[in-house]
Amino acid sequence: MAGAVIPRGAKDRSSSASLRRKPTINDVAQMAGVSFGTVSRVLNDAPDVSDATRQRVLQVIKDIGYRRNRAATALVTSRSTSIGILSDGSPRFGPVGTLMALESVARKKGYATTVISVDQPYAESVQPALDTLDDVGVGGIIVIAPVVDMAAAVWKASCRVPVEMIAAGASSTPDVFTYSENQELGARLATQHLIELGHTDIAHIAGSMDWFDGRVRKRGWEAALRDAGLSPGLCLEGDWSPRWAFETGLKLIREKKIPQAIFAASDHTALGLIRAFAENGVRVPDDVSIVGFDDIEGSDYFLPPLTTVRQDFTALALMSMEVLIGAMEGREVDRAPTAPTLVVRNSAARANRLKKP
Amino acid sequence: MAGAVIPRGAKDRSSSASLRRKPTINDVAQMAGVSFGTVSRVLNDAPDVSDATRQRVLQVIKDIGYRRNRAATALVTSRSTSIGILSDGSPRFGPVGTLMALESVARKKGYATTVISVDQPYAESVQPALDTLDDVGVGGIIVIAPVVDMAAAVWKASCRVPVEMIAAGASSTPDVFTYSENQELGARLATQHLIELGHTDIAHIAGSMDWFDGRVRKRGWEAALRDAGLSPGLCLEGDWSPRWAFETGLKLIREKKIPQAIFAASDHTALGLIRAFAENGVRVPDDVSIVGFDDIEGSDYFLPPLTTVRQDFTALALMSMEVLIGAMEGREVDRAPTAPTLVVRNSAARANRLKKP
DNA sequence: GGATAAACCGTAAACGTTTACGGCCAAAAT
DNA sequence: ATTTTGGCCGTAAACGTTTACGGTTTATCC
Repeated sequence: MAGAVIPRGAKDRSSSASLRRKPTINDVAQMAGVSFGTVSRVLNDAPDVSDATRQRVLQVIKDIGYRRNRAATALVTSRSTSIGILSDGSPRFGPVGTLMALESVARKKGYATTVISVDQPYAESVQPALDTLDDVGVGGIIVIAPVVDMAAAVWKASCRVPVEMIAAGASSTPDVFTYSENQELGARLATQHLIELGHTDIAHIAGSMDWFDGRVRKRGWEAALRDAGLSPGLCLEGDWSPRWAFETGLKLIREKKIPQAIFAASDHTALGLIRAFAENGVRVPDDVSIVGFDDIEGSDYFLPPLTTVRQDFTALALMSMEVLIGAMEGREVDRAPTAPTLVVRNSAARANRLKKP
Repeated sequence: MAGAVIPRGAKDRSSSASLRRKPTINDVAQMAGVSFGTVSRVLNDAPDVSDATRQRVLQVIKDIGYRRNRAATALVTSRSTSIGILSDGSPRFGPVGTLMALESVARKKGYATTVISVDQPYAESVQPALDTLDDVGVGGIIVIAPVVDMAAAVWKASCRVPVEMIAAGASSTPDVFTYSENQELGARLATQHLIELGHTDIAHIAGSMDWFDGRVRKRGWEAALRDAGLSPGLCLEGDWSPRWAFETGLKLIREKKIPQAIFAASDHTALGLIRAFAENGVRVPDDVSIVGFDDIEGSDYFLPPLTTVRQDFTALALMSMEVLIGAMEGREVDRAPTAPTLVVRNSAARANRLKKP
């Protein structure tokens, strides 16, 4: 069954067909009996207009439903009231989460967001994307750069408007300010939790080292172990997918290298691991403790419910928006990175002293 | 540790400080030794310009990195090369999936997308959002309206530019064309699969009836049952969350009303159900068969891997973009709804005749 | 060889704003 | 009574394009 074809135009604002054209500043001026200059002044609430006329103009504006034409404004001021977001196309948890949060806080601050995502190879795709964003009139750009190749392309690119990058653990350059959640801390939290549970043989089933997130989570795991005087355990680097984690779990079982505890780089990784273990009779958390990272929806209903680390995307978005808007207005803003929190559930248990002699 | 404050301006295009201003059509004209009119013609590849000068102009454009000022173009043509997306703020699987897909195909078609999301109460938030999108200069708007209140607000609203809605199973009005994936078919597929497996007692643990998706999936389940001559089984309506599904599962167990098979309205719903069952010794799929809907990432690594229904967001986005762009250009486009597919894994098994006497 | 057409190109006006400047008028100061 | 001040407001120019129109050339035809 095909969708019905209905002839349709744009929805009309005025029920009468008369006033199709959008009202302009001149229409307002005429109806209020002032010049367009005065209208412009009240729009930008500039001084030099008496309260009486101001009220009158405001009233007319409301009556006829006047709205400022942003293209015209942008043309003459070359200022903008929208901000651009450049993202990679990946539908992964972190990037999507920050994207949504970013849109939300931008809206609350009165900015529209136009988003563009780029594909590999980034070296070729990011400069044009930045340009498009510029063309479209954004006042500043936030790029969500989870993978390091993308960040490299951003560093190399040029752009007229301020650019800020969200990239875990990457450092700022004079050109592009970089901001992120303190994921290394998150990884430490996860690992420390395992340590406090009495584990000493703590492996890391890592994410991709092509991602900042992968690198920095691994670094946190290492640091926590080092700080506790423990020798680093097994570390296998993957691609975030449950599938890879599943196969890795199988391999661990086959080679009888199952560690006491595992810090998984993401909840999806943990999921694959858990299935591999469950299907082969190794129990979580009785035989092996696992903690994940992300707190994806449903991770509290895994079998067992997953102990994991939650990032605060809203806070992250808020902070980075503030520094970007600051940069757009020529201010300098100083912000501390936001901190993730550990959420304890049932996938990690106290070490069983009897298990490993 | 606070983020370092680095004084920074916009990244500069020209290494020399001389040419900060963006080049205009006049600059190009001058360097190419033609008038700006000619440059405009080659930009819009209009006729009436010789190949020789065309090449020359093109070369200059490339050399000095000229890019058209969209604000100016929009101002005079009142046409636009960006499209607006209105979404609800919910980070749920369906809306986010279509959002990402929409952005991707828009980009490939040469449109930038500016997205705005709205919160409840929709009656108050959608008209302003539509207006903002209009102000910002979009040529058309696609609204992702999973919940019916939002769709109602859209129907009530007015807008100068064409509006298209993605809402499962809702029908078009003269003003707003509505398009969607055929989710009812998806639900039928899921239910039929259970029927073919020999089940006759098939319940539906539904989503929210405030959502089109919830309604239409339920309708598909009913229809499949009816077509097979089976009496409708138990139907419990929830809110998509694993938590609610978990508690519902517990209740089923407590009241000893566990059905032979369950069509769960979403994978997250299935997840909650599975945990409730697993923790109480009822085995999936041995004791109860479950099929989900969505094919979220990781559902192939649930315990057991979930049989579910996958939507084709990319096809959906492609189709709906084509009808929107058609409407923007005054054409009428006819499109068939896209069809979801069943993906069979291990959570539904053949009915066990011996179990229920 | 002149007229006509075709091909190419320049010019002016317009799009809806903002901004700098200047003018008018009442009130205050001289 | 004249000048000064300051509050309020109008005007013109500019932002970077597109589009309609008109003007040159050059080629084509009789």
